[in-house]
Amino acid sequence: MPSRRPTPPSAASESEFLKAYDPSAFERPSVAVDVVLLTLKNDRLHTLVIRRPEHPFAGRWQLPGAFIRMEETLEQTAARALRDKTGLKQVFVEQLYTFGAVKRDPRTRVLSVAYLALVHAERFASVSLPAEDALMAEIRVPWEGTEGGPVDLLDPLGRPLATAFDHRDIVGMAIQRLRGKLDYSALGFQLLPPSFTLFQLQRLHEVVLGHGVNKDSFRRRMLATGQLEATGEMQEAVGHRPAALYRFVRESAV
Amino acid sequence: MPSRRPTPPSAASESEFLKAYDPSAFERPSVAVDVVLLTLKNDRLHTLVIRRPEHPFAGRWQLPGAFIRMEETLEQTAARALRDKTGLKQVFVEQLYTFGAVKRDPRTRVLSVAYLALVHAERFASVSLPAEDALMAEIRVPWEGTEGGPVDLLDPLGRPLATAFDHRDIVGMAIQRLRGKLDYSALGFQLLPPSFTLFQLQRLHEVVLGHGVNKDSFRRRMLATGQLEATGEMQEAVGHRPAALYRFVRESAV
DNA sequence: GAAATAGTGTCTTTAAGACAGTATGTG
DNA sequence: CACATACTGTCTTAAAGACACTATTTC
Repeated sequence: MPSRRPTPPSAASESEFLKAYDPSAFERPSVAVDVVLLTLKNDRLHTLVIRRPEHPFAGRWQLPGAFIRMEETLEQTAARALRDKTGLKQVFVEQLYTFGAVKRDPRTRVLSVAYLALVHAERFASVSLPAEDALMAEIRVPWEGTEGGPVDLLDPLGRPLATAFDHRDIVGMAIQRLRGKLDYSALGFQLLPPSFTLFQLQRLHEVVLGHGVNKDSFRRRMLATGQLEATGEMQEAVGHRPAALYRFVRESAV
Repeated sequence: MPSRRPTPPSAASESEFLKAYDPSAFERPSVAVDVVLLTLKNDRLHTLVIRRPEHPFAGRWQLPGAFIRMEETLEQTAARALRDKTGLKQVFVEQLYTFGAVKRDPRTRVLSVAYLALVHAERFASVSLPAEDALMAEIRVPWEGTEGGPVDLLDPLGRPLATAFDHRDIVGMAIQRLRGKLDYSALGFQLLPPSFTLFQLQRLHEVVLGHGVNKDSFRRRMLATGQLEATGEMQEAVGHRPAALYRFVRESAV
């Protein structure tokens, strides 16, 4: 398709020209929404990937995604992509970053607005994935803290997966965001079932952050946030002293 | 322009259909990059706005922006928009958020990938803006902390400006980001000249955060970061004891 | 010397880390 | 009763806040 972008009369007047110009007359990029669906499984972070059936990157693995429709918001596109691949509805999603490298898709210019989605393991267990076409890939993070960068995705046997497009960078951005916001936001609770023990919460933090945390101060700090409320229930049949169960409650206003 | 998006044969097979479909066959949104150019003036945060000459929102004020070109990255579009409006080059920019409400532009579907840009006042002073068409609007933030939400933009006489599109939300997102990252990143130094006093740095933090900070611990904390290096110079002719000048240096690796 | 901010030293308060010791389930 | 983790209490250490006091410059 030839470019329909006209050449402005001069560089100096270009900004005036652009302001006056109807945006629909410019050649437009395609816009996709790609979703990093994270969950915790066997004390490891996993993300949903789909096998591409076709060129480009045929046979390689990509994040679930969809092209944006003219009548839906970006969040709705993200929700639709998730619903189509997993059947899940009402999943927590948050916008991550928009990837705009010129050649990131070899076919044509495609921007990707990436979203982070979080579900807890019990909820994800109800999803039946098409056996050959989709899997939960384990995430291996080759950097520390919130340094950022691409991550590795592993199949259930621990072998690296061949991935499509810049999707290893997108998952890397998801980990960077999750690590950065874990301490001061309620993001992490989305990865736990509705009721959980303090130790499960601590293990979640350790898995996400990639290092151990001090048990005593972690418990003190979490209980001091006012975000936790004892359910009154206890663990059962756990082979040791059972822990109290808590639920997450949004901080009450002053 | 009629929609070119074909109706898939059934909802169940839609995801298969989308995967196989060439993205260039879908109707595409327009994509603009809008830039929040922040600077510090008279101990207040200001952002560059441009008067719209035409419908929609004729006469109202908008952020500098440009439609993305097929051969340039998002960062390049942001840099071009800044260059066209101000002549500034080599400005620090960081992606903020992508705004995708369906009706945010009444003409057609336009996504806006918003960027945050930071320059220090001395540098911005060299810019000559077209008197009637552009101004630095003072930002008034009606919320605390990193709560977020739209902000108010004021003209030089302190009167509220009528703004276009969702640009008050975009500037709000810029403030939220700046407040959130000020403490643990080097973002703030972009708003100061190459050499500055600890008091100027403190004042910057207070202006951005919207509240006073403890002088003693602020000085201790800043000097302990290893990000500051004494230039050996002092302030001159300041009507009181002159302070030592520092420059920002990136933390050296361990 | 008055005004104004720079800079130092030290005490108090608070949060984090360390660690000892007791508690209570399952097998 | 052995084991494993839950939970409490207290001491130590590090950071933040408070505050008194001294230091320099311009006017």
